[in-house]
Amino acid sequence: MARTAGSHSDITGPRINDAALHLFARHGYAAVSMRQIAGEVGVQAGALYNYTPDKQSLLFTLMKDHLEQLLAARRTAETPSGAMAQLEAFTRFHIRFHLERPDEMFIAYMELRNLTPENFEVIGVLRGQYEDELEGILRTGVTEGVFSIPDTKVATLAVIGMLNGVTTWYRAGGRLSLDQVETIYWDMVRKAMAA
Amino acid sequence: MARTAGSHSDITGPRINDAALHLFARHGYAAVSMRQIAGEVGVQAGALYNYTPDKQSLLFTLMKDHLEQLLAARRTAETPSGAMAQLEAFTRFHIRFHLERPDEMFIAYMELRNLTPENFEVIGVLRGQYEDELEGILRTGVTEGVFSIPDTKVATLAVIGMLNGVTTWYRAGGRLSLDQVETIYWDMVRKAMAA
DNA sequence: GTTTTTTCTGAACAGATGTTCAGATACCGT
DNA sequence: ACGGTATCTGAACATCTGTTCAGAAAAAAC
Repeated sequence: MARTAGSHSDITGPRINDAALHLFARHGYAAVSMRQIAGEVGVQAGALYNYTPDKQSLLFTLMKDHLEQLLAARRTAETPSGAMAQLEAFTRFHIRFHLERPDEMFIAYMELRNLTPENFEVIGVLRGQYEDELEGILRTGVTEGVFSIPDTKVATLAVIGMLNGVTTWYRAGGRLSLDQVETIYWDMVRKAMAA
Repeated sequence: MARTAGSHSDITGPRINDAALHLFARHGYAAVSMRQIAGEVGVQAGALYNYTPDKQSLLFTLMKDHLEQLLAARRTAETPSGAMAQLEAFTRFHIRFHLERPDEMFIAYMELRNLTPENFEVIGVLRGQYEDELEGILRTGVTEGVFSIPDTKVATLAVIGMLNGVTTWYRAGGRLSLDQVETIYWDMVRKAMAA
């Protein structure tokens, strides 16, 4: 046996990424084998190496693509004027973006220690860029006098940590709508930062 | 060769737990082998099985012990009167307790998916007990009129998520003292929940 | 219809994995 | 000094790991 009927790289490629994403998010990078990923796609393990040079690159690409999409989506969003409005936009954007991609987000925040040092460096820079955006908003708000924040670096990580928790409990079609969740979190963020 | 000079279960036992704790926190449960743990202790892999029936029990015991110590420490702490004072006590307690045990905390929140279903159940119950304490405080504060919280369940997870982020950046002897960190976080929590 | 390219299989590789256990040595009570 | 017990070694086990590759079949190009 060899090439299977109907096989196409345009189909198999994305399916491999999807399977890896799903399995990594569910069981963790180290606990998932290449044969498991291949099995989910319906292919032998060797076939994966037509699409990735190794397992590590599979993880790295997933994380890098996600962070680049995150940053790109931020850039296309319009920035309102005033730190308060910017913080609201950031909060709602962050929640919405991540609730639509729970697996990507889970991986981006949980699998950092499974990256090689070089890959970790790259991901760290991208993540830093995103966090810097939030910190910029907070700093602007402090000079504007609308926020009261003793340490903007700590506040940045606190806000992100708080927002990230949402993926641990939110389920689409559950008790709360996406809009309600956004509003609840925005309420807490606003009050926590307010002067 | 066989029993080594100076070997004692009172010494080796804790050393195995310490090594497992440290390695699991640093590299993740699935990425750490029994031989690595044994190597850190200075012993052969087979010797570990005098102290644990298997690798899974090693993880489970670490998590269970940590959560039981957390709950026990909470019980010995005095509870002030009034939801506001209780929330402050909880916040400061949570930060202090976890900053003193960063590895245990890391494991307790990151390795849940590596537990067997039965063990996951047990850990989930313990963790729920702890979170229920916070939610109880929040609910009391709402009826007292000192808190304004649309959804106490969401707020509970938001507060804990925010506080947990502290272990990702805090380093003893760094820019901020433990007391300062406590105060900064308490400020944010207080404002976020305040009526 | 023939050739070229794309896509996959299936077997193989060297090494790592969790776990077991007989036997050897150190320690401890007498 | 001796017997019993506690503690560890070292080898073995079956299985799994990531990865490579020659060859075969399907698809695409001509």
